[in-house]
Amino acid sequence: MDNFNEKQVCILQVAERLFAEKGFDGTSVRDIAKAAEINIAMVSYYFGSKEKMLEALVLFRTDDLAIQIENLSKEPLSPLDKIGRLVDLYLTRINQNKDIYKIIHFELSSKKRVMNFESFNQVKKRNSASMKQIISEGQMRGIFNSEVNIDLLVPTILGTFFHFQMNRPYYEDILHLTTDEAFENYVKTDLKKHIQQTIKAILLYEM
Amino acid sequence: MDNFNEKQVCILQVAERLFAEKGFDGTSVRDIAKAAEINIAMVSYYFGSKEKMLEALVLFRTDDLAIQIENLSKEPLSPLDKIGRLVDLYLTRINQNKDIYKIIHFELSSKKRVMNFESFNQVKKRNSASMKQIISEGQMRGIFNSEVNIDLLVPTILGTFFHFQMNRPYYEDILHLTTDEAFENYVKTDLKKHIQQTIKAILLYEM
Amino acid sequence: MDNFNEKQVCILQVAERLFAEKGFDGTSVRDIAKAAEINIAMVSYYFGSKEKMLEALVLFRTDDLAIQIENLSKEPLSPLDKIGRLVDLYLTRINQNKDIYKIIHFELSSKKRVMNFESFNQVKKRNSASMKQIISEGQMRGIFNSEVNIDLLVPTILGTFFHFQMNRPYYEDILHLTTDEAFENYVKTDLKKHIQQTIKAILLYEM
Amino acid sequence: MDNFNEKQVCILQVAERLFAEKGFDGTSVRDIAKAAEINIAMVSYYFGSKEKMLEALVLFRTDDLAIQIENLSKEPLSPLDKIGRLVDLYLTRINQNKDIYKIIHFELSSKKRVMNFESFNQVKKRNSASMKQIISEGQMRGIFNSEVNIDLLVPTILGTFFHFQMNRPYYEDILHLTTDEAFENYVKTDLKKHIQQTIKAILLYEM
DNA sequence: TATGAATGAGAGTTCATTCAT
DNA sequence: TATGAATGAACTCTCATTCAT
Repeated sequence: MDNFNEKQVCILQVAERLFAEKGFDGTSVRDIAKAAEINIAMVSYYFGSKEKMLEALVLFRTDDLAIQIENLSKEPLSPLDKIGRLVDLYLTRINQNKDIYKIIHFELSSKKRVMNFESFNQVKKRNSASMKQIISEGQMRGIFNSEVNIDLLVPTILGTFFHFQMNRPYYEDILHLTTDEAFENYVKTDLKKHIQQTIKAILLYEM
Repeated sequence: MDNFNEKQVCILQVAERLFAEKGFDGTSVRDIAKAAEINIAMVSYYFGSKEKMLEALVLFRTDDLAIQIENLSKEPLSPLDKIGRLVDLYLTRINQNKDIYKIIHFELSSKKRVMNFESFNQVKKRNSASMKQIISEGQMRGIFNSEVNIDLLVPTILGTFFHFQMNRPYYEDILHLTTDEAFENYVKTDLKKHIQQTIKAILLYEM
Repeated sequence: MDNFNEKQVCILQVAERLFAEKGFDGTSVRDIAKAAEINIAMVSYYFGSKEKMLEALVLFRTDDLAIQIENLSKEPLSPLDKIGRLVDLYLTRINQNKDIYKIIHFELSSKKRVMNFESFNQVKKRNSASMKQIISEGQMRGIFNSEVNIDLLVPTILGTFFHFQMNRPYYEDILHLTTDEAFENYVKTDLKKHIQQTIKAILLYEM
Repeated sequence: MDNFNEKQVCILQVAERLFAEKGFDGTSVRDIAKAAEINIAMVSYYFGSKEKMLEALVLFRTDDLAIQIENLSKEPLSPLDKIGRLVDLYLTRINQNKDIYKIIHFELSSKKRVMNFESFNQVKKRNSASMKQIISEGQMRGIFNSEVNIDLLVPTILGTFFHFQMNRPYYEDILHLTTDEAFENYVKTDLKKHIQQTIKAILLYEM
């Protein structure tokens, strides 16, 4: 989005991977410099400091996190199908951005650094509004349960996905997903289907 | 629980809080020593090293994470009510142990350190088995949907809860939960109710 | 010699071995306590401090370093044979006390600690006097070269021996002494013979 | 000699002196930094670690330890005079390199660290071969005793010298060498003469 | 007499950052 | 614009020693 040149983008990408793998505090500037094949001084030179690089990274990635529902709204689909498509969009988006999500989630709940997540919150609010719009439509048309706590649907979608990812070794074990491909495939089929059905069940089932 | 004396327990509790707040790598032994009002050397003295203290902490807390459903199984409740109670148990348990869960989740998905989470996995498997048992009962009696992916129910419960906790500042904002008490109250009522209804909807709604 | 009880002697023996192997500064009180199977506090308890234990060790061993020539002087041997026997005595003595010699030699030339080596010097002077006595006898009887620098004979004997010991790995290599036994045997035969002949050659050869 | 810059050489020289004075384990990186007027971090920065600095030091100095006898061999001197010159060369060389010799001798016989002394051994072998060459010449011409254990001549030369140095306080005392100059002078005249005569006596005296 | 618990000091090393070039 | 050199601060851990029992 911003004014990052090619080299800066390269550094950010390397930093993103390492921060996701080892945490911000567990990753040294030397690690990043080595992995990105740059001089150690470049991080301070380009971003001011290690922390400012983290902030730059968050800004750099935040835009990627927004889901695009403009077209979805206009499509001639039933609210139920729209929800299915929306969950699909959500999962595709966060699956592509696992790393930055992991980093942000850590920082959000960390008392170590005070960071500005305004832009991130804006994206969340926008995404949430998109969801609310579709659900409202379904509720008005009497299709969706009207007593649903809409604010908690996003935590349900994202939480289920991330919890599965966080405990990857455990689920690889009990689900016999021995290869990266098998795991990724399970996420894109079974896990996605489960989350879609969960959301639909919440919206459709009358308590 | 194990063979930890009073002072060791105190250190572990302080370490747990700080690790949850600032991460393992973001917390120095000095931080812990200061907060626990002990000499810096005590950490190495009692646990061998900072990392071994982390391992001790995980072992120390792991047993707390098991849910007790023995009594629940015997109670004269419908499968549906049992599930409601089970989710309640789950949430109570993880709400009490948020810190260690956060620590473990970070370490599980970290390439920084190689830790042994066998005992943690055992607990997860035991908890999972408890849940399967109750659901199977409901399925056999024709109450519960038989096409549910049972393995993904726990991620749904825990994931929703943790995602809400992780994004606490965001939800405090949009839900106008201005005090700790208000937030905690929302978790224990609205969030719990949402998760319980989600699980019930999954189990009961026929796709 | 002194008032060391059984346990103290045991500690000193263990310390002697470790100090010889790894140096005083390279050996921790914990190392000694572990090897001697005693409590860490015992070293300070028995000897006051680590350094005082070293001093105690030097005193404890010093007497062992004196060679006994009283009987030798009285025996009806030629001065040459007496010298041969004397070198034999010397080498036997220092071979038995390699460890303490190594320790003392390090401390003597060290600026780290200021130690009192008076008792050690006394022994050296006594040993040196014994040697001078025998050589004087030989010189007076016109058998030994009168221009020998007697003070440098002891450095020749001990120096050759210790240099060989110091460079043990090198000599094991070039002399093909593959076992401890082979090495020890070489010392007791070839090296001893060489040193004896060296001293004799010095005393007998007229420049 | 190698690829050490000016500052690295300075650090190595300071370290050499301190290691010789107080031993490797008795010298802290802080001591070296202070004496060399550098930042503490420089040792790790330049050499990787304290131990690697020691290895660098050994390599840095090893070449200095080789004696040059190429010219000596060609000179029109008698084998006896050549031996005298050779001992002179040896003593001059080791007198200049007392410190590194002391350090190496300690490490050679230490079980604390495992170091690679291959380059040092190579130099020793080369020096030893030089000596053997000259002696062989004398033996073939019937001048030198043919029953000499040539391998033990170097220990005799170096051992005598080092033992004298090691026990410096003792010899200062009994030889009344009250100043550094007097001691140094004694080494360069009396001690050297003694060692030269010792080697000559060994080679010339027929048992 | 003997010991486990505990401590302050200092060890070697790595950290993010700065500076001269 | 970019970098290698260099630094002070902070890191974890071990040290010899002390103290209450």
